Parts: sequence; C-alpha cells; structure tokens
Amino acid sequence: MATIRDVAKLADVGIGTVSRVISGKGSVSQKTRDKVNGAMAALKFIPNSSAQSLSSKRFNTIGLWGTKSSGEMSRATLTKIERELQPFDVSLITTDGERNSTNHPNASRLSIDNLVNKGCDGLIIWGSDMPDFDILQLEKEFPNIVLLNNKVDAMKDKSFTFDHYKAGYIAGEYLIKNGHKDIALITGWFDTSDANERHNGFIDALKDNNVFIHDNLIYRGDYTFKKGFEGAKYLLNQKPSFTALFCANDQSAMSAISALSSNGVNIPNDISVLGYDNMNISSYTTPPLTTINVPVQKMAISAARKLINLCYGAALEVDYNFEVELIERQSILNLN
Amino acid sequence: MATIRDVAKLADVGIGTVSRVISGKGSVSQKTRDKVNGAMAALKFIPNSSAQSLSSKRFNTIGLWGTKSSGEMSRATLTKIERELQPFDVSLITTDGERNSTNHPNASRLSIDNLVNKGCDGLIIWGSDMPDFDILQLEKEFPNIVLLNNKVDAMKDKSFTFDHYKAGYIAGEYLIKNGHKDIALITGWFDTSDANERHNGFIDALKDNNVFIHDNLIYRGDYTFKKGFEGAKYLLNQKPSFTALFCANDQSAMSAISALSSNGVNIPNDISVLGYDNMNISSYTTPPLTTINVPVQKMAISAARKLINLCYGAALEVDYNFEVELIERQSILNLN
DNA sequence: TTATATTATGGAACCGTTTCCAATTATAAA
DNA sequence: TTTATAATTGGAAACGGTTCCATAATATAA
Repeated sequence: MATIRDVAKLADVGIGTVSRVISGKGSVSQKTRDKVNGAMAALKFIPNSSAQSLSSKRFNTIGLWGTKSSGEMSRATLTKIERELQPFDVSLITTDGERNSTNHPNASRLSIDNLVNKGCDGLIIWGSDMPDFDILQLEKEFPNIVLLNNKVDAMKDKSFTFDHYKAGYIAGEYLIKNGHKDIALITGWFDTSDANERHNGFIDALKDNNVFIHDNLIYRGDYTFKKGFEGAKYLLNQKPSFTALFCANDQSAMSAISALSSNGVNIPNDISVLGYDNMNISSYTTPPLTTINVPVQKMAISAARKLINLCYGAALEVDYNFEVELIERQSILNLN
Repeated sequence: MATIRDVAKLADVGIGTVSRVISGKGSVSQKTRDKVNGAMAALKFIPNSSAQSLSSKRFNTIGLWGTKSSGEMSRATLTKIERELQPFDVSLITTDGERNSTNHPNASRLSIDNLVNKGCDGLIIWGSDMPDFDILQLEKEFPNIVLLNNKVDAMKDKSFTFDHYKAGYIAGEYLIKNGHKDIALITGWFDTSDANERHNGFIDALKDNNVFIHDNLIYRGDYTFKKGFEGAKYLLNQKPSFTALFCANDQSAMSAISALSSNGVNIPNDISVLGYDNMNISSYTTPPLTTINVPVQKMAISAARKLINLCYGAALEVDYNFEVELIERQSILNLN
C-alpha cells in the first residue's frame, strides 16, 4: 500500500501538499495538483482511513441504533439512509440495541457507547425505547444525535416524528364515518409515546362520537404476526360482537385477517379491519388493507440529512412535517 | 479523552504495560494489572479505535455487500449476523451494491473497494450478482471473503448456499403428488444461478412425470409484489387454464394470491399456489402459504462464523449443509 | 549460593494521516 | 522598480495506539 509519502516523493512535492490535494482544502496550484493526481494514480494510492480518522477525529461513519427489528425499519429504509450518506462518503453502522437489553439496566446506553466508541460522527436513535431523560443526557455528552420516530420536546430540531395522535384520531373517525360502532382493538405495547398517542387519538375520536369500546374487545398485542393472529381468534369468541377491528400495526392486521378468514369470517363483509403503517406488503393482503400511512422512509431520509448537517456542516434541506394520511383499500365495509 | 499515556502515568507503569493489559497479550503481573485497571477505570479510559486500527491493521469491522434489498435479507437476518459478530466486538457495515450499478460497468467492484478501503477485515458477499470470475479475482486480492446464497466451485469452503435445484425439484414433485398437471409459473429474474437452478429443478420434476408447462402459462416476474400481482392477473386470462401456480418467491406468491382472490378465485379450491422462501409473513397470508423453506438466517450465521474464523483466527463451528424442506400449509389442494 | 530460564517491564519507533507555521513564490499596487 | 499582499509549499509535530527489544526482577535448577 502506497502512503502519502510515497506519493509526495514520486510527485516531488511535500506531504502537506499531497494531503491538500486529497482533501481539497488549502490552496494548491493546478500544475502541482496535476502532478500529485498523476502520482496517486500511478501508485494506486488510497488514503488509509484509520490514519485519517486518528488525525482528523472524523470517522465518516454514522451509527443507527434501534431496538425493534420488526415493523417498517426494513432493509429498504436502511438503504434509503445509506443513499443519503453516500454522497458524503459516509457509511452506516447498525446496532440492534435489543440484544443485551435483558442483562443490564442501562444496556441501551451501553450499546450506544459501544457504537460511539467504535467511532461514529453521529447517531440516529430510532424509536422511542429510550427514556427522554437518557436521551437528553446522551445529547449533552454527544450532541450529534437525531431521533427517528420519536420526539423529545427539548430537541425539536432533532426529532423526526409523526403525529400519531392525529393519525389515531383519523383512524377512529374513519371507522365512525363508515358506520361502525362495535369496535375491537388489537393494541401494541404501550411502552412508547407514539403507541400511547396513537391509542389515545383513536379512543378520543370514538369518544367524541359517543362510541366506547367494550373492555372485552381490547386485546393486548405486541405488533407481531403471532399476537395478531391470536388476538383475532380471541376476539372472535368475546361477548359483544364487533363489526370493525383496529390493529396497532399492519403486521397484526395481516395476521388478524388470516385468522378471521380461516374461521370463515369474510373481510370486510363480516368484519372490517383497519391497519396502521402502510407496509408495502399491505396492498397485497387479501383483501388489500386499508391503513394509515406512516412515512418512515421520508422520516428516515430527513433524519439522515439533519445528521449530516450536524456532523459535517452541510446545509441539506430537512423536512419536519410528515403528512398523516389514511390509505383506503378494501378491508373496510361502509355500513351506511 | 484519556490516552494510554495518561493511564500509564497514573498507574505509574510504562505504556507497553498498559497496552498489554488492554489486549490481554503478553505477561503482566496480577499486581500491575490491578493497578492499571484501576487507573483505566478512574480515567474512564476507552481505547481509541482509529489508533488501534492504524497500528494493528485490524479493523474489527466486517462488510456486507449485497444488491437485492428485497427477499429475505431482512433486518432480522442482519441482526442474526450482528449477533454472531458481537462476542468478537466486531461491527457490521452494510452496503447496497445496487446503488451505482447503473453508472459504471464494474460498479459492483467499485462499491466493494469502497467498503474494503473504508477498513473491513472481511466481507460477506450476499447473492449471486457478481460473476464468478470477478469473485475469484477479488478473492485473490482480498481473501477474507465469504459467499452467502451463492457458490463458486473453487471456493467451496467459503460458499454458503442451498440446493436450489433440489428445492425446485421437490416443489415440482409436490404439485405432481397432489395431482396437478396444469401448472402455471411466475418466475423471477434468470440472472443468477440459484434462480436458474430452482427453475430447472422444478421443470425437471415435471418432465420426469411427463408434465409440461404451456408457454402461455409462464410469466416473467422479478420477485416483487407488483409483478406477482400483475402476473396472476395475466395468467388468469390465458388459454389453457391451470390448477396450480408456482411462484419464484413468497412475495410474488402473496400478491398473486391477492390478485386471484380479488378476481373471485378461491385459493386453494380453484387454484393452488406454491411459494418459495418461507418468509415469516407467509404463515399469515390468506390462506397460509405452502412454500419451500430457504434457511437464509442459518446460512447467514454460518457465513458470518466462517468469516470470523478467517479474519480473526477463531475456530467456530460452521455448517455447509442446509436442509431443503417443503412447508405444508393451506394453499395447495390435493386433487387426488 | 550461583547459573539459568522465565516472567515483567519501560519506552522508542512506528502506523499514515492532518494541521500548523514558517518560508518561498507569484501577483498586484504604487 | 519596489513594496505589500496573497497564494503556494515543505515538513515537523501530533493523533493514540501496538510492537519489539533491551533490561530488570523473579523463579527454578544445580
């Protein structure tokens, strides 16, 4: 491997000059620049990234920390983020924060420290699995962080989130508008603010229309296919029957549809099902799923851009407002 | 940030000694070791990873290069890989090789070089999008590579693949056994060897039973939901009708089911559908999808382990044989 | 006790960059 | 032409580890 000194010698210039042409910073005459570029090409010179990081304290790497491997933080979303980073020659290191969360009380902080120590210029914290307090503490020590699908009031400009309350409300309203009054629920976990907001929005919409959900018709899920399936089967045996089922995410909704169908209920004629997320799979359930669109990829892109601005002094345009939208497909029957 | 010299000074030892206790290599008396550990704790010392890499030429990072963001290289699979790496304190950098594949003839090689130059000890090459020749060439320059879901004959011990021919054959046989003779196909791309092998296996199974597929009933797909949907609609209008549909992957199968159902055909009573992949979603289609299990995660784990052995001289156990298995669910009708 | 092998230890040299400052050269202004 | 100013250049020092070698301390054998 050729080093900067080899290049300098071949081009008959100083090492500082070579460094300047590599980085593009500082002034170098065109003539010299050509000489150096020629030498670099001849030697197939590639800068050693460890040496660069050591001396510049810049890593050209950002970390993505998240816990839920489910839902829409799909490979596709990662790819979107990578594509934002690529023009800046920055790579992405991902960590599944969940992996040691059982062992240690503040395991999340540990896994983050690992990431940071490894050498990240910045961090995307995905999801709301970390208490606000811890996030604020982290930000004090390591300000280059950005929140994806979570918000902390004191960090508005670093929060990329979505109005889950409004989305929940719209979901509720939509069922009402379609004449549904007997409604069942498969929830997710309630350990995150967005889950609570979505739920509250939904319930408030019903309340505002004097519709109340019977306790028996609320099934505590966890966003998985499995719980969606089990939940639907459970609800089917409950006392007050229902005409519509709202699921906390599309995965639950899909498997609920599967469970209902296999029990002979027709969607949407017997029971309507409403999802939440708009995974790309959701157009292809049977029947296609009506759902709330959560623009994760857009959010991820903006989060990445903000982080680039933060870390590398860029000035990329960043979006903070993500439209709440209900995607009408064919899983809801209009009772009116 | 405390450095090794700060630690040495506080513990009143030499820097070499500190380095020895950090790495655990070389001999240090227990007494000295305790002193040094105490000093490290007091100073909250964290080794600078760039400096470590620079001087040791070890990066504690491996790269994952792949092109298809679809299919089963899901976040879950990435997580599996990460978990194999974690005990060795190695992180994973992913690259979507696809992103610049349009611009440049050997863009794949370029994006790999990027990864390597960034500082990887080894590389997982996922999928068969790179010609064997290029892979062999790459291996010459950079031997720490491992192939996931692809094989190169000269690199048997580095290839983690699956008997797609056999799997295709079993799929074909299964349809035959269930009495199907009028069979339609939604294929994937044929640009990779596994796609071809799967297809050939399937066709051979039919041939061996004197069943032949009518040209009209072969639809060229691309593994996406979209093409599966369109393909199913297309096939429905074709002349020889069919009783079974084999899709090159579960995504196509799912959306084919959706298309067929929405056209009033009942699965499996009117048409049987067979998938390929066994995504975790596939238990929850309507009806649940009968499919071939492709143990990507197991393969990924073994690939990761082999790479660790290669890069870090470990001796982890590695599996090369991945069972071909048909998962019977409810999307196939037995005509006998 | 002495000779010898073994274990511990300190620290210079090195890894390959960036950065800064002093020195040189080119350019513009007077 | 001279002077002031700006652009260009070289290279030492620094970044924070690892490694190796010479040396010191200790253990073992004779």
